[in-house]
Amino acid sequence: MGIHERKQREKEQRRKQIMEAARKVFSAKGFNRATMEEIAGEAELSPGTIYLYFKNKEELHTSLSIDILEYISVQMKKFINRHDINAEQKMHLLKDTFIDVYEYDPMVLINLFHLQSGETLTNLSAEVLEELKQTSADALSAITSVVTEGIERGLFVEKHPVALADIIWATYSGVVLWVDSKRLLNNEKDFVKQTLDTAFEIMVNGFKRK
Amino acid sequence: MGIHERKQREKEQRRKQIMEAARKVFSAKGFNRATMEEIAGEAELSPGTIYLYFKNKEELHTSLSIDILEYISVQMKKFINRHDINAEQKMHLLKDTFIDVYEYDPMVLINLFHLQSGETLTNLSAEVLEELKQTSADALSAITSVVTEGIERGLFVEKHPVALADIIWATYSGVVLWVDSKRLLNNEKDFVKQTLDTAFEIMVNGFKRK
DNA sequence: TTATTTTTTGAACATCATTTAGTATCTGTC
DNA sequence: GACAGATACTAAATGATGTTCAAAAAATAA
Repeated sequence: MGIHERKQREKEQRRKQIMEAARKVFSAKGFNRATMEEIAGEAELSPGTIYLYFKNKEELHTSLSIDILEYISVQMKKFINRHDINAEQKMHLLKDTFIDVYEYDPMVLINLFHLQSGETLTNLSAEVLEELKQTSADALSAITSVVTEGIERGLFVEKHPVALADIIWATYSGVVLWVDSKRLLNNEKDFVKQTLDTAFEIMVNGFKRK
Repeated sequence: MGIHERKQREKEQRRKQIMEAARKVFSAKGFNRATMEEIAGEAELSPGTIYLYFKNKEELHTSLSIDILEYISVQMKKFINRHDINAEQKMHLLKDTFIDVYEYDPMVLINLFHLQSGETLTNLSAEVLEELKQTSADALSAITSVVTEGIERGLFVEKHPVALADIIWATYSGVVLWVDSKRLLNNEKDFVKQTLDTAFEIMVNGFKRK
């Protein structure tokens, strides 16, 4: 009964192939200007085939975002439970992770941050929406655990850990989106890394109990 | 020669009327799901007429964003030059302004934060792009002046004021976007106000020289 | 080899954003 | 007050593109 399993594998492979093509096109054109036809062309498939694997354009795009979120979670899990470093140093590693992901594929990350808007969410199937919820919750809980550690050790101020985690994530997305759009608006160089550095410095400083 | 002036006024009025209709529809549906036909209907005009006043859908939307940005600037200018309060108190007023604007029309603000992305900016006419640049720069320079005052009075850390202003704006947009999308994802209540409060508390604390 | 199931296709369809040819309204002139 | 020209608007056509579907192709089972 190996045939069924091979077919499953091939199905998964085709899905990946479509996502890889989509990543290229979305990355080059952004969500609205990317066409399903171009994605299909890039994947060497007909447009109709994509709809056998993804409910619609939004869902295809969301699947890419979920992948990135998962990647971020994996990277964070590598250090959140380490005992040889404190919460402040873990904040530093969080920042490094965020910068790495940004540098790996800026456009897809920017698109992820854009995605989280009401109009998109309503076009997703229940399963993908659930997956997105789960993956976001996962990433957020990793961040929360760092903050919680800082609070419990008496290093950080006693605010609600979830609120602080939200602020970390919001600062990340806000800096990426705003600094990037400023770059586009003024044809200036990319200051995302430097701004994230400063933002984290301020934030960690602000977290510290006095 | 009052006729020419009346016509100018009427033209401006029609423009405003289209924008008000667009505000309603964009606010209810978001950018992608709002149709030009619905906006035209709301304004009691035919779709074609809209194109006599706005180059395209993106430009109509951007005009709303410019209005909000201008409003934010006006509000900020009311207190940035006051001598009876210090930079920390001005940060507090900045936050209040941001919360007011959010509460006045959340969706339009969220759309503003979403739409300053590359794909949109390339669809704008040179004039509107210039206007958007100018208005953003205006709002940012008001924020920058608060930060600069704080640094010069020895209250805030000696970072580049523009970077700090960017971080303030980025935090605002990031918190609004992320907390709102979290609300949609989990059907929870609106925590934007509380989160902005905490974020500003952390930020001001982080800005302070030790 | 044949029947059945699975996978893919590409043309058809539907939904808009946008354009345009034509119509109505207004303005200035005689 | 009628007429010519300019201005403002409309309704229908156009084109782009997301999505669906009937048919073809490929794979599998009998």
